[in-house]
Amino acid sequence: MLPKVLVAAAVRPIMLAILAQGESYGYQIIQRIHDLSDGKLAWSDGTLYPVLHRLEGEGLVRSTWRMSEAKRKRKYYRLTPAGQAALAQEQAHWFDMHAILLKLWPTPPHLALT
Amino acid sequence: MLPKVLVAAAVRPIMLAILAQGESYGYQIIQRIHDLSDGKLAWSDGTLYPVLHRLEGEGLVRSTWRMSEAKRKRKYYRLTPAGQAALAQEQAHWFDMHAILLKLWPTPPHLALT
DNA sequence: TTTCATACCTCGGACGCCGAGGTATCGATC
DNA sequence: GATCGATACCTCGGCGTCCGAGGTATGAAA
Repeated sequence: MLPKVLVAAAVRPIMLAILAQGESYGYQIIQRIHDLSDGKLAWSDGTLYPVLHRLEGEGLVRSTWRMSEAKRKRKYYRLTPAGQAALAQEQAHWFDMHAILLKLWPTPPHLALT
Repeated sequence: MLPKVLVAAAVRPIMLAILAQGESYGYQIIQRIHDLSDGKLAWSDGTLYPVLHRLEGEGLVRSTWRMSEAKRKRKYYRLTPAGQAALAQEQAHWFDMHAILLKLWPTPPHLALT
């Protein structure tokens, strides 16, 4: 289990990055993250929905209700231009921090996967 | 200014990594971090000391009072074996998350500095 | 009709940074 | 000898955040 603070730091960039690949909805996002991380990240919906609402409040994503083929109500989220910009910034911040950590860590070769 | 959550996520690994390079004390650690990050990280002592105390409470660092040449009281911290292990774990966690993010980000070459 | 998977939501506890505030000493300047 | 800035430590409280627990609703299958 990854530490909470680390998860907290990654929540926004991950969500924005997923939505940057195309619109999606809550339940699907949770599964995408689970698969993508080989189970290392298993977010509950109680984690996800507040984040989505916050992002929407900031104007970084926009949502629309639609129906699935199975006649289920789904709220689809997609990135706004502001969200695109925010993603780029989150990325830059992450790489900044990563660079700082690499300076401090005499990286063992087996961990040096870019 | 880097986001608070990202800073929060990096606080422990950075502190442990700095102390892994040799013992140090609060004020010096703040300056080391400032220099190391080219000013991107400017922690106040109100941030630092509680973290140090927590690490000590967990047995990851040990402290001893000593005098500087200028006759000032300083509390020197150094890593315990448990702290070494904790650092390795923090490192592993960070790289786990980094790998997940890289999967999501079609990395622009200019950001791909390992 | 019960169960399971899908699909959304909210609340409250717990945790952790960090600004603001406090104490104390040294060296230099006025 | 008084004031100032740098050094050096500390604590408290507000704020933001995850996330477990709780709630509602529908479709399909057993």
